[in-house]
Amino acid sequence: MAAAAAVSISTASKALNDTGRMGSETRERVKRIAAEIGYRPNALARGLLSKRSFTIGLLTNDTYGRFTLPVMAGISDALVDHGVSVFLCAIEDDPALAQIHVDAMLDKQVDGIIATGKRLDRRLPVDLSNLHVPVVYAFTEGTQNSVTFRSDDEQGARLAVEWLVKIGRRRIAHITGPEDFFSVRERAGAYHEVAGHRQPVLYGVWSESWGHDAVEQLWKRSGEKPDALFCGNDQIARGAVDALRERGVKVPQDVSVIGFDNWEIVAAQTRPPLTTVDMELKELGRQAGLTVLALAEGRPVEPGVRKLPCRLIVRQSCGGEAPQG
Amino acid sequence: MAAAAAVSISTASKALNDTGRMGSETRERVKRIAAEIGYRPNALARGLLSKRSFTIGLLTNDTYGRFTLPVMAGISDALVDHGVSVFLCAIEDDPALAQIHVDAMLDKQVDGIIATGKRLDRRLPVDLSNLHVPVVYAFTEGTQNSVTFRSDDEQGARLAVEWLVKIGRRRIAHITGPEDFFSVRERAGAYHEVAGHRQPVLYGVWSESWGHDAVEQLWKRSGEKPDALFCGNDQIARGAVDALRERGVKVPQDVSVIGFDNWEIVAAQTRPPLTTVDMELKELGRQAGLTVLALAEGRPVEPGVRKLPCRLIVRQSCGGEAPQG
DNA sequence: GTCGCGTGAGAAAACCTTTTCTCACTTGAC
DNA sequence: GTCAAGTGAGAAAAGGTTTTCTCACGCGAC
Repeated sequence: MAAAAAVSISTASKALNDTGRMGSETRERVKRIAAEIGYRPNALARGLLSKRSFTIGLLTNDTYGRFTLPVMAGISDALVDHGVSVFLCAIEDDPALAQIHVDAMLDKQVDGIIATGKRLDRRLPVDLSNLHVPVVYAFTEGTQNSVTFRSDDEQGARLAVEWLVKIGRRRIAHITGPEDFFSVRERAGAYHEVAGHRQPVLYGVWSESWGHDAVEQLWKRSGEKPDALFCGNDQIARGAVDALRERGVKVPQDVSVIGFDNWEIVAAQTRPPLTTVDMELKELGRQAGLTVLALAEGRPVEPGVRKLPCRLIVRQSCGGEAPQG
Repeated sequence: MAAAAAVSISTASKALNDTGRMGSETRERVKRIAAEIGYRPNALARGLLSKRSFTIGLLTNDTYGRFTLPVMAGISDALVDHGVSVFLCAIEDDPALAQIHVDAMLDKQVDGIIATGKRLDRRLPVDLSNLHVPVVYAFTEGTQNSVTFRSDDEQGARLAVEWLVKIGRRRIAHITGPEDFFSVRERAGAYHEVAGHRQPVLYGVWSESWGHDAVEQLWKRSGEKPDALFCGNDQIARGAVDALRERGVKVPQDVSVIGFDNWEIVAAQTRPPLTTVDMELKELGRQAGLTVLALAEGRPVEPGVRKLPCRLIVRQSCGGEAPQG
């Protein structure tokens, strides 16, 4: 302990924390010596007393990290300068494993828990509703009276379709994922509102091959072909672009293609690189982090669902200009 | 505290830990009551005394999680039933941020640190050599006398090229990443040994477009074309497959293509799905986790570099049979 | 009947901080 | 010169657990 090195005992604490009464000379001397010997207080001991461990748990159900990593980056970013560290626990859809991780986190006195998933309309396979620590949900369904952060898929879809309209496209088709996903229905709804209710929606799965197949289906139909495709994610968009190229249809000259997710490794590697909708997951993580911190500190937080706006990322798969913004 | 609920004070501790002397009746009663009230000991208090926090830190420099996530999964998998939780700290190549995270971890009395990167021949931008906690390196360059886990790229490359030879390919080209990567040179060396020293190696970057371009280069050359491509990663392989398809060259009938990494989202979505080399990163993580735990518990661990064997994942981009294994 | 030993269970210290309380000493005022 | 107020710094408690030590009691043996 620094006390021994310097002179006194608990005076050191007061010196280092700028609390208590003492001579400024003593205070400075203690601080200097502490710095010299590289003294760092034991966070365990501190946490034991203060009931704050400066630790939170991130529970995730997303194996590939498609959503977790950006969210995690945002959380970490927001909390690192508050001295908070993050336990990452991947639960792989296993309720028993989830419970083990939750118990371990609680044992370690986390100040709060952030639960993330890979879809908005599914709960994690573990009940977090009656914990004695605050829980914030991000990109997964929360419980009554909880705080939940999610992307505004409706606004994101609107952004995409409006962009297609703005650059002059009129026959816009929507190739998307399974209809039982809430976000799929939300995006499809917004799409219909902007593009018109008679425009076709093709529901399928979240894969490139589905994007490929869907284009086959569309182009086999009689009548006018679409001049734009709004795809439910970047993988579908990529499959669609590939199918179009194979058919000799030029992207973006003949058909504009727009994706969703801005998953860089897919969107940026597609030829041409995909214009797409970014869900701002890092910002979502940041806000979730700050919120769980606020709750941990007892500050009041309005419960409810917070929808964060999406952002359009313009690359080359649509043609058109970069947006004015 | 359970003590109050039951009867005694520190007797509870002995009962729950099966230590000390006491009547078996008392012991059972305390255990039963503890279970009833859902008592769980405070890990902070326990850690304060035992000098073991049952917590380790994972320091990563890999933004996209390509390597970190599987490694993390392995670590977590190995340590969860030892009651150890993992702090994930992404340092984004920023030395200052790295230092902050390391300090935070040390303050929180982590039992050890695992450092991971995205290439074998680079160090993390922070010095971990003189910490008072054990450090294990995984997929990044370690320090003198440290324990480092890495994949055996030479063996992996050999696996790939031998497979191509086995299925009858003779004119095997190697399209790979930048030559300054140690693993690139290692793989190229193994490739030359198996395929022959006059076979061409094309060094480039880790992108699909490079794979695409490289095929263009190869097919523009005069003389016989390759009948197989050994690619430095799955992205390059995917670009190569795309380029071949555009040229009307059939994969795998005319040309076998093999990748490296087994990055599912790339390898499995390619048409045809890629045969590739898996670096067994999860196993690597598991071993790193167990090793840091052993070091934390004072068990002796031989320092040095441990190369873990890669595994061939046979899909459809090469033709041939599934391996006998 | 007394001594000793074994057994069950509680008391106390330790882990490292922070915070509150107390005490001694100085200084200023009357 | 005495008293009050103020100032600097150490003592002590608290936080929850584990571990070691101590104590009281009962029983068997002489």
